[in-house]
Amino acid sequence: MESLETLLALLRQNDLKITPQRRVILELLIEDDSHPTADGIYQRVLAVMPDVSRTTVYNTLRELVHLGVLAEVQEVSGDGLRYDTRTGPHHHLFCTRCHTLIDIIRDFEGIILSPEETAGYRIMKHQVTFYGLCPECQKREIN
Amino acid sequence: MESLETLLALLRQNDLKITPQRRVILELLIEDDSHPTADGIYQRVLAVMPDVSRTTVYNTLRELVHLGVLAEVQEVSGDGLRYDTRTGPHHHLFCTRCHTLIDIIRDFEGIILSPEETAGYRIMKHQVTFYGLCPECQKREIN
DNA sequence: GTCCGTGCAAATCGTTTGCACGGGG
DNA sequence: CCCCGTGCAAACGATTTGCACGGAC
Repeated sequence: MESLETLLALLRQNDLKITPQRRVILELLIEDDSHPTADGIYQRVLAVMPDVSRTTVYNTLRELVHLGVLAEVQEVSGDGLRYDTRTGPHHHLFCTRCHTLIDIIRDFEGIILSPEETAGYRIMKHQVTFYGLCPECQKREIN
Repeated sequence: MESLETLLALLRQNDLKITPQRRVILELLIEDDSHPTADGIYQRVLAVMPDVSRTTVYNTLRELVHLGVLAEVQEVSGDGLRYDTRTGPHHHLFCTRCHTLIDIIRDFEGIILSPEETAGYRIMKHQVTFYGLCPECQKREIN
């Protein structure tokens, strides 16, 4: 994710006020590539700023998505909204047991649909998700 | 999806009772490749059998997943659980505007991670999701 | 001084759970 | 006749909404 200064500048450019809450949220996100959930981010903001409200965190996250510096993770459900600080095209590797999600930065060749296959859709992007077990969960697997 | 007879036999094999509710749910699913949500299926069962309870539909769907004749769609969130009558490996094409989801049955070559990229994960499967606009939503797009 | 952003509370949405009755085997 | 499956109602977790006060600009 970009630097704090870049992000703050972006807020100013878009007439968004720079509040202490937003500053904390941005600082936490900058170092976070764990694809946290909205509520997970809220919990971590809480630790630094015990009086924040959930609403503020949720609002800010939605605004950051609008600004294009955060992306919603679409491919895995079940834990609530997850956010991705990497907004460019990339792929994901997901542990089906502990729900850890890591980035795969490679570009795969040949993932292109023929005109018949697209069924008239205008394709904007594609994403590959690999499902598996992370090393820790493999150890825990005894069944 | 399999035929009704096959599915009923499968229920019997697993000591699951064949109730009128389950029969209706199966009949609806057999002809459905629209990746419906749990609640959408419930609504359609309601139309045929106005006294079904949501609980029954949700329970049955979960059991069908256990039996392996239904799969949960993982790649798109936001509408609640969606189910897929196609349980084998395949890919998806998703309209980001109206959330229609259609199947891509092709196998793509070369979607394999190097040992370094897998980060120790044991990969079980992968799935490609294409995001775009369906023909209808392209027409509606004026912005 | 103006609004935008915040925090609280309540509402909402989809899903799950507890429990007692009734029908399928 | 036993017990699984059902239906109801309540619980639940994550997210959204309405609203009034307070602080960023």
